[in-house]
Amino acid sequence: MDGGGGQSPDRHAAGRPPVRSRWTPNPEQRLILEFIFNSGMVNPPKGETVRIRKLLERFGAVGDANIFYWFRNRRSRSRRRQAQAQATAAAAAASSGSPPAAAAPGGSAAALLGMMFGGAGGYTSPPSVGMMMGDVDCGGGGGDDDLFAIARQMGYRSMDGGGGGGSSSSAAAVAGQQQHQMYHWCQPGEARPPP
Amino acid sequence: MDGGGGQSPDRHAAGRPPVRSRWTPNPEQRLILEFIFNSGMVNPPKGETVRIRKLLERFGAVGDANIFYWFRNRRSRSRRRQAQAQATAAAAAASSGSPPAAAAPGGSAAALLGMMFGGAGGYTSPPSVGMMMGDVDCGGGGGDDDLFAIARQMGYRSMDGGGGGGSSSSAAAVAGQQQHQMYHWCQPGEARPPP
DNA sequence: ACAATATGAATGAAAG
DNA sequence: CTTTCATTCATATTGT
Repeated sequence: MDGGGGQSPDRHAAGRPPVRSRWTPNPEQRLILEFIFNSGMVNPPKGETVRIRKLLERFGAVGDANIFYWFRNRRSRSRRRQAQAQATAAAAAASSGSPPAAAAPGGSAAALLGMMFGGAGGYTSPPSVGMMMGDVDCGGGGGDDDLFAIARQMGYRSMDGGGGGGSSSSAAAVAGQQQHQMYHWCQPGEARPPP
Repeated sequence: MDGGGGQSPDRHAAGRPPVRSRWTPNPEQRLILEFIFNSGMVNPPKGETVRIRKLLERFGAVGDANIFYWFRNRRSRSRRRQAQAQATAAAAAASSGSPPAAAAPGGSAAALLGMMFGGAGGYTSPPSVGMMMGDVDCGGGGGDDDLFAIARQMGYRSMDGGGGGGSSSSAAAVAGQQQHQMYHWCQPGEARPPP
């Protein structure tokens, strides 16, 4: 992918500018988005959307619309995927209801983000994203960031399809893998955060 | 709910049954709808809705509900876009003052429609659509139409401006293009700003 | 290269 | 009217 931050989709450059490609989040942006989503904020209100956008903007060009679309697609997809997965191993059952307990293994960027947003708990409205900016990035438009650099190389691979609602998940099993198309962390169910 | 229509978008049509769950307006229908909307009738009353439906019906199956939904979505999205555009417009300096000026190249179907509806003016209650029907469709549901055939091949590109009031309107332009996905964007946020 | 898939974006339909 | 869901389309990316 363009890596730069979704701003230069130009593959050949030169003569194909008419079609502005679509936005493609880079690892850092994905990580943040994924985390927010997993934190329970599956449908951020307008205000938050802007905040999130500002945050992601530091890692590459992105618009509020992109954020909006991302969450919307994410939710829809999550739901669909889960419904389908459920049908597979329906009969037997049971087994363990393995509780969620989604926590990061060691000390990964994900863990850090988790802390910031409220860990596994779930979406504490007031501070939310704002604090993150002040803490991590607000420093300025400078360039380098901090932990996020880690994300730049992490290819998190997850098998969400797994047990539908039941698979717990070690969030980031950071590995040196190439950055595949990953996605899915594992979204237990649909948590409807209070509006 | 009605889901009234179900006409085939003819994407890869062939031996595929028209199992269309949701209505998709074809170019002709879109053109008409766009024009009506741009003419100022952003919220046609019940009576007009039926008339419009009858008109569009000649170009493909469509239900009253579809018309209703279309206008409703259109209104909502138009507004959204404007609000967003306003928010976006701030930093950039307005150096070039010739944004619009998008008119059809030669003589387009839009122009014709414009004439029928009363030009670029805006929604004259009494005659409005009615006259169009009498003119174009009254003939019966028979076979081909007249000028509308032109629209069948045009891939218009519209840019709604004021969403109602008295925006100028050349609803359509260009032609010969394949049916991409055009239209404007949607909810909040902004689109991909050019790098 | 081409095929397969993932995923961002557009829009019809419905719910609140 | 505003917001949300579901479906569909187009494009970016990865694999063979």
